[in-house]
Amino acid sequence: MPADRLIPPPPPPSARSPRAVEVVAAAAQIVEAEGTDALTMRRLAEDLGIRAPSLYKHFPDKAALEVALVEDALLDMGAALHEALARPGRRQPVASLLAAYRRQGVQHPNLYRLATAGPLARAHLAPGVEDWAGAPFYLATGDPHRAQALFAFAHGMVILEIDERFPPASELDRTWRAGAAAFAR
Amino acid sequence: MPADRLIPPPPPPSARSPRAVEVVAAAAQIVEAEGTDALTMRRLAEDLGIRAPSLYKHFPDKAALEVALVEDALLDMGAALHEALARPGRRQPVASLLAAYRRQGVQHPNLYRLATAGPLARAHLAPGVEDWAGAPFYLATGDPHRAQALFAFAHGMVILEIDERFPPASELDRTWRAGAAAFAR
DNA sequence: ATTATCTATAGATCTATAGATAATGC
DNA sequence: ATTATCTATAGATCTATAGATAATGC
Repeated sequence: MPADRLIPPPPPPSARSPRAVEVVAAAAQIVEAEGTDALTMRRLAEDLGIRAPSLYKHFPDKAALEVALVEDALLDMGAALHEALARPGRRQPVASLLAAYRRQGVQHPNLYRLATAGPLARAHLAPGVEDWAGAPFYLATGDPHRAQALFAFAHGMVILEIDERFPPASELDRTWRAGAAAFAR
Repeated sequence: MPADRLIPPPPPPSARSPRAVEVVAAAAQIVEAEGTDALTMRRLAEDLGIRAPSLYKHFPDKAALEVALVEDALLDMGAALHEALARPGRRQPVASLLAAYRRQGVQHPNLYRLATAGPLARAHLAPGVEDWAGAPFYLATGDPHRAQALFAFAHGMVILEIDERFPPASELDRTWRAGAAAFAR
């Protein structure tokens, strides 16, 4: 996510028909509640009270729908991170950022996974979203490479936590703090 | 991967019939060459010159076959990491460990992804494999929480690199160094 | 007029089981 | 005798297109 350039661009727009917005909302709900595999065109249509073929009037194909979900997830994450850094507090920037990242990711595990796992359909993503969402890492560290490294740590933690990859007895709060300490100073 | 306990257990055994070994080898080849989706029972059988139903004499189901692939990938990673720390060199342990982790992951991206993405079928995995493979992180840091944090960083970097999630212009060598510096001290 | 929806259906896979037959190991 | 393989097939989905019909917006 963190870009190499120093300019965090402004938040991007969004152009979807009202019905398309409803479709994406229903899709997000399915993914969040039951995981990516549960998202089929049939199931989505059913939840909306229509038949599957009707969906193709709003999105050219399933991939386009998924891109919309990824875009929204990135925007939500970006908003949470920017807000965390903007909020005045006695806490260190890196610690605030990590706390916000963890909270956002863990609160929406399935959407987080969808948005971050596997190759990103950059070509179809609204331009600037990625850079904007990643900018807080640069703001918190002041260096592009430390920013990317911190992002990798944050992502690694969240995805491993979500996937329950850490041994059951782990004390993840302490692990997050250990990482924050390493990157802080 | 890094366990909370301090005892890195010894490398575990492995019991597979000769034919099962061949099956797993062919499966690994498919995954490595074409990705997880390419691994179907039919395709695997075809590569082995047999029919799909015959595979069920060697593995009860596809999931069991995938567990075998995950197990092997974890063992390979563990071996690479232990070796990196054992090799005497002028380099810092954390740097050596990270270099080995990156190399192993990037060299086998599809198997790495299969082994680390999504929930782990711990119940069916040979006991001790996970702890053993993660032990080097503890050895390099001397602290369980720093070990987990370092592992999260390493995993985040590899998976993001493999999935081409970093902006194209990134200088990942420098990012790895920034992370190593943060955790080294 | 235009847009949203419907029915019907093509077309493509997959995993896994049942039961028969060939090959191999004592 | 036992193990590996085969054929045949059940059973379950999915995405997406074509063409007709109903609903909505000027």
